[in-house]
Amino acid sequence: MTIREVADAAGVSPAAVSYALRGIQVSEETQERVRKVADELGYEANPIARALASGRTGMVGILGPSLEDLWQQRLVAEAGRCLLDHDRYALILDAGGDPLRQRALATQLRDQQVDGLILSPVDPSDEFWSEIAESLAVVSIGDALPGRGAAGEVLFDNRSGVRCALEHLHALGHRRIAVLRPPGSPTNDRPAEVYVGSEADRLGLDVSVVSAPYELHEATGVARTVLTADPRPSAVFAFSDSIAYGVYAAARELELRIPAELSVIGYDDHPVSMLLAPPLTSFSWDAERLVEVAVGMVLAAIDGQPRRRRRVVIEPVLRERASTARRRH
Amino acid sequence: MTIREVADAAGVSPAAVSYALRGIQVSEETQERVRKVADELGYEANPIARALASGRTGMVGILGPSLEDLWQQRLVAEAGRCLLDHDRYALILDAGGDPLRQRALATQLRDQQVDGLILSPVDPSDEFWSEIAESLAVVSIGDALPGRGAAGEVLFDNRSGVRCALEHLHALGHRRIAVLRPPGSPTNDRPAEVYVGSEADRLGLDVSVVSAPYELHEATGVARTVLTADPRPSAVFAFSDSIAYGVYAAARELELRIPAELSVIGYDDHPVSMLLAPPLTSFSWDAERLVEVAVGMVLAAIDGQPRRRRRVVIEPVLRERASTARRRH
DNA sequence: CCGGTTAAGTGAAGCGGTTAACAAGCCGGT
DNA sequence: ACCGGCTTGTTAACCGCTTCACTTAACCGG
Repeated sequence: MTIREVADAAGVSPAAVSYALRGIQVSEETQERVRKVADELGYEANPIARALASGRTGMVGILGPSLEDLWQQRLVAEAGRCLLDHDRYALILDAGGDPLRQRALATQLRDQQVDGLILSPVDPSDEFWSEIAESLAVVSIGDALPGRGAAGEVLFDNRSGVRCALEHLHALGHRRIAVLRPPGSPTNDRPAEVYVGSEADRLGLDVSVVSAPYELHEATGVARTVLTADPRPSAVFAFSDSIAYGVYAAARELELRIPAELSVIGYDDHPVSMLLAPPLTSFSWDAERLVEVAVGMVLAAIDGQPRRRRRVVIEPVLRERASTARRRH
Repeated sequence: MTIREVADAAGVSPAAVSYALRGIQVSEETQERVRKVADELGYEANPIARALASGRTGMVGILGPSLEDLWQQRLVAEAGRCLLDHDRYALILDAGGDPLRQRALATQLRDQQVDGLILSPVDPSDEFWSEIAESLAVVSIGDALPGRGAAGEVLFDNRSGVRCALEHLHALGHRRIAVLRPPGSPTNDRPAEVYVGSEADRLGLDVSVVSAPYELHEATGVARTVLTADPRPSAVFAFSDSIAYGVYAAARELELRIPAELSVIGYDDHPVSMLLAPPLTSFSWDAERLVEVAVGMVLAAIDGQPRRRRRVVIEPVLRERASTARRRH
């Protein structure tokens, strides 16, 4: 079923069909007639041919650092659905935590496939990303993109999250705290290293920052090491709920009771976090809104609409549950 | 950067470049020379043009019933990564639990986009799927596909899972059991309706089957209803861990202690299930192997290789943890 | 030395759309 | 009657790659 057959059936030229189906150039009545014929014939434009001719594929790439993370899985699933609602497909890739791979995949996507790109946090000092953003509609989720090319940014106020978490633990009497952050490029550590450092100084806390992978078993391993250190931290702040789950697993192995002997705070507030024993204290974002905003931004940029707000900052909300408690001697 | 420029630079025809880069038709030395030139120029074939000309996109669709389910999220993430390892992209869609939508999406994918399709269980009585399987490399995960066209099937031995779950509960003294199954088309209920029915008869159990969505809050609602029925079931078998989580949430609300007052068995054994309070008894599948097998089957079918084994049955393994216990009066 | 087979490479016609350039028809204005 | 401009529709040149049909040259046994 090609455009030519429709054209013959409708008694017009292929070009007219092309125009008519997109509602431009030709008269209302021709549009109507062509549409009817196309319907009857069950014709639908071949997206591949369309992409080749027009240079637009209708696909949006979603490139996250690692789909091991439950929250990112959720975000991505949500984004896929949201894009589908707008008649676009999501091409979902993940870099498996490797920044180089992330760059390579982004290049592939740009050069040849997608109209837009939704990125999870990338190394903000890497000029590469500003180039990507110049040549493509890029929306960044989490952190700002270097340069001025970004079509949009949905930022997490990590500074506020960090402050809030540490203040919370401080108020509960904790002084020795371990922070587990996801792996990433060394320069992408602002929240973990800088915010944490300055807040710790301000509050007079003894904080150590350790990198931990998202994957449950590996995270458990790291947590085990952290929790068997001497002296042992009385509280752990994990920069992702997935990592916090690893802390739970390690605590169970070591027979450390949460929160009596160990306080834990997560980050992201995945739905199942409230079901753990004890329910995990975590920071919650409005994930649906977040995704909608991000998707809206890419689509607007793809369609060349100027956007009023190119930057949205999302505030974390501390969901205080039962995994944190006053420190005991 | 087009094939023509490479051809000029290498002093051959565009056709020769096309052949050379795919390692066919032209001599070794020409291949080598062209490859070198292409590398220097940083050329990579445009997949869109290639797709249009060759009729193959290099993409594999993954179509699941609902990405609300954590386990499916995980499967899909895994499959995406696995495909990427084979230089193919995954186009991930979910039907949101609607069989009609699932058909519509499958049609779209087939007509115009993908070379292969990985499907989660579909209505096996629907001839539509056998047509799809005729015209495309389709691998079904979970249930068999109607017709003989499937390129592969990775089946879950649900019958054995159901039997094992009910026997386990029976042995613990439970007689009144609620089974929560995911929503689906009425004819896709074999495991839930048929297996459960016959096993229940055999064991002399009083079993009621209820449909429950994957989404945590909605599942909680259904579970609440089930758990406030009179008489109340002493055990629940949920056909997905995600749904079991809803049971946990409802039990907590109703202050029913698990497993003292309520036994719960899940299905799929998601990694976090062992972290719940109490750790969830569930059925585990070898997810990585499952995905690898499925992906291998599509790729083989796409490349037209005859496959020895077109059907693999995966046995569930009961992971007995702390959410089931002997029934007390 | 010759017809026949094979290997290597070329040319050009697509794949199924989009879009720039252009033609035809119709209008009102001068 | 003529011209410019607007609307509607057509023609044909792509988009970048694949692949069929074909030419050319090398090779072979007899």
